[in-house]
Amino acid sequence: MYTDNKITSCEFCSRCWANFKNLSSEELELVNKNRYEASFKPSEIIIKQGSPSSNAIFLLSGLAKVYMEGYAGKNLILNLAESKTLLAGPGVHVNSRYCYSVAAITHVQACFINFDVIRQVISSNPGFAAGFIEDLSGKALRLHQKVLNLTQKKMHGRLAEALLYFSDSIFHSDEFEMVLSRQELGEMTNMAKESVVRIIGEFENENIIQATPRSVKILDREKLLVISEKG
Amino acid sequence: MYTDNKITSCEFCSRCWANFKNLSSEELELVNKNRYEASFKPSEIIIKQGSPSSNAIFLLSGLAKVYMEGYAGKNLILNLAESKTLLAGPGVHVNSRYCYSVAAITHVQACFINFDVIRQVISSNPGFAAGFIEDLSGKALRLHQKVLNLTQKKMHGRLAEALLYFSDSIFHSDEFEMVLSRQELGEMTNMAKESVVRIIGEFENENIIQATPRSVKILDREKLLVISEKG
DNA sequence: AACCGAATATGATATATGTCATAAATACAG
DNA sequence: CTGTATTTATGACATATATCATATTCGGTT
Repeated sequence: MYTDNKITSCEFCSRCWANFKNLSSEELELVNKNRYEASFKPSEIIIKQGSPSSNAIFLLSGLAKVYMEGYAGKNLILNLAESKTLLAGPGVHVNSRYCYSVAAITHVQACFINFDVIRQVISSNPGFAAGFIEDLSGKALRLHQKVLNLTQKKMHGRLAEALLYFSDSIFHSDEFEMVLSRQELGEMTNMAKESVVRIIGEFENENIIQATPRSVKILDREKLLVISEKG
Repeated sequence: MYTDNKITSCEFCSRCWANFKNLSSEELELVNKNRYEASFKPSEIIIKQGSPSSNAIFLLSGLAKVYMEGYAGKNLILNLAESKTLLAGPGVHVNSRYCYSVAAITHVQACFINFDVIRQVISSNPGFAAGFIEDLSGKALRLHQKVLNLTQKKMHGRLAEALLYFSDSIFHSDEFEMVLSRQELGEMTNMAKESVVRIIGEFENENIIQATPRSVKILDREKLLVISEKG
């Protein structure tokens, strides 16, 4: 059972988007007044691709997967999102539609703030606007990198890279819980689930990792890095 | 021989970035004072991936290719850029590096404006900041779409989509000059140049297009659309 | 404990696509 | 005009990767 510690006010929230530090007390109060919290159980959908993007959504706790629904029902997982993350997607500023879906992996708490309020603060606070641009840019930059990974590396390189992503960016440890199924790992690296299984097996045989369906331990980070870079 | 009509002032420039319409006369003057024009011959590099991104670069005339230099010297052409386009890339706001390269296809005129000036105007003019966010977002959105295209469609679909891109977004005609070589078309659709040649041949046999090495005419747009969508 | 559906694992096979070799066409410099 | 380099075109072959079939393990439920 989860006890979602409700946030009393944005002003004292330690789990909000880093860019909120650029706001004045009055601006924070404005945001706070237009704030709605919600929590999600594992596998519940937080954002649905294509739906109108009226709210900026901030993850307060938990882990979620960000994915695009592609052709013939095939998904592409772009990344995982954790607390302090703004979820919205570039569609917001173009056609007011979410361009990707987000689903909870663990229990997730999220904060919804209407985009009109966000836009208002953007236009009154240049520092916040700059922070917003940085956030957008950082995500775009990572996507540029991901395109290269997906198009130019072979399966082994893509999977190695995914494992390093979990280790470095999400769990900050060589040993971590594997929160995605083999199927989802495939959706993340653009390959069939059978190929994921096979290559994980190969990595185990070569003593690069130690894996169970729900856990991974990186034994030889050097080798994994080489595989990831050499494609 | 080209006669590059020099721009006398930003205020009366008809070939600049649309977002400049949000600037006041004083702001335009500031921009105008910190402006440098340059022109490029076909195949010359306008932006080099990885180099420090000190300037925002605006295309005034001509056509250029935007591409990432990937692993093992393999390029990925992201899109073509024409006049009124801001070239900079998200790296500018993250690590001050260009995350892609840009090379002239035709003769190109460009305007260089130091990013300090742009940032100054962003922070003093909310409308301009919003326009900037829109530009960034639009590019990110198209990249999201491109990832799906490249990862989930087969060769025929990707090539069909590229041909439609030229027709719809660049030349606005069913008949257009093919400004890229077969090799470059491959870099754009992530396939070998031989495959490009073969599939263009198939499209010709099926009377979908009529092609020479330097020109394309779309004969059956419907079929091309279906191929592009069905992957 | 026994069952059931789902996820994982493994092998056989099919297919898309790249690579290599070579010929034909084209652009181009002298 | 002529020879040379580059691009385009085509065929034979190699390989990465998906698909399909089937076994096995696992998590949860009665």
